[in-house]
Amino acid sequence: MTGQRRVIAHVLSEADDHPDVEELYRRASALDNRISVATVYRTVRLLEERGILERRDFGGGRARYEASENGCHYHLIDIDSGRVIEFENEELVSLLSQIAKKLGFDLVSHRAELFGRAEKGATADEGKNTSSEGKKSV
Amino acid sequence: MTGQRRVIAHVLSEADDHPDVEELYRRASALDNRISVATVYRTVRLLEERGILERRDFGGGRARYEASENGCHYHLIDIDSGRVIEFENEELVSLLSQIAKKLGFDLVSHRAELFGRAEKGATADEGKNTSSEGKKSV
DNA sequence: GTATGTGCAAACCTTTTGCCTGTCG
DNA sequence: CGACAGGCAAAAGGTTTGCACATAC
Repeated sequence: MTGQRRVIAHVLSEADDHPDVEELYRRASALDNRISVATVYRTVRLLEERGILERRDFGGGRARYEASENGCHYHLIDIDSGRVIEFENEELVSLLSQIAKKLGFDLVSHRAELFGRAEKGATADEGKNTSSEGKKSV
Repeated sequence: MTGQRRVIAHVLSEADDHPDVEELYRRASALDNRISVATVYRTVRLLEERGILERRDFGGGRARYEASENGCHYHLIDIDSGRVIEFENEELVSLLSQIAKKLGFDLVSHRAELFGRAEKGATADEGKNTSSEGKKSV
C-alpha cells in the first residue's frame, strides 16, 4: 500500500457521486501531484477486481466508479439534468432473481437503470446537492 | 437511400441477436463487398438517432445493436458463454415505473440486465442457437 | 447538377502496457 | 536487497472524421 493508492482510495471513499477516471485523477492530483493517470487506471482496476469498487456505464463512453456497498442498489438518471439518484428496493431484487431462476439461471449480478424526467409538481428535493442525500429506500 | 444502406438495414432486420459493428460489417460484406466499416458506423448512428435501432452495452468495450421494437424487453447474459437471452416481464415494467414515480419522476426509459450462470440440471435450451428462439415471457 | 453517401486512412479518445526507475519492508 | 508500485510515453482498440470520389434523384 503506497502513498498514491492511499490517496486514490481516499478520494474514492469521499466521493458520493460517480466520478470517471479523469475526475478521479483531477481530485487525486489536487491532494498529491505526483500521481499519473496510469496509476488511477491501474488502481481502479485493482479495486474493481477485489470487489471494493464497481464500474458503471451511464453512457458517454467513459466508465464511472463507485464504492461497492453491501446490498445492491440502482440508479435513476434525470435525463434533463444528468443527476444520478441511487435507490434500493428489495422487491426488485427478488423479482429479478426469480426471473433468472425461471429462465434456468442463477443470478450472479445485475443492474437496472431508470431514465426519468422530474414530475412538474413533485417532491423533487432539488437544489444544492447536499452531498450526502444518500440512498433512498423505495 | 443507397445500396450500402439497404444492405446494412437488411442485415439488421434479419438479425435476431445483438451484433456489434464488427459483426455487422462482416455480415454486410458477405452480401456486398463494397462496404466499409466507416459506413456501418455511420449507418448505425443514423438509425439510432432516428430511433430505428438501439445501442446496447453488455460490457466488453464495444457497442451492440438491435432493432427497436414496440414493447420493452430485457436481457439476461450467460456469464460463462456470453449468450444473451431476451425476455419480457410486465411485473418488472410496472415495478420500475412505480419506483420512478415514488422518487418523483416520470419513467422515460429504462434498462435491466441480469448476469447469470446456468443452473446445473436446468432446462437450458442450449445447443445451436436456433436463430429465432425469440423473446421469452417470464 | 447538386446534395448526399462512401471509401480510405488518419485522427481521436479512453484504456492498457512496456520499460525502466522509485518505493516499501 | 527483492518485490512490487508508479511515471512516462507509446500502443491498442473502438469510433469518428476530412477529403476526394461516387451515387442518387
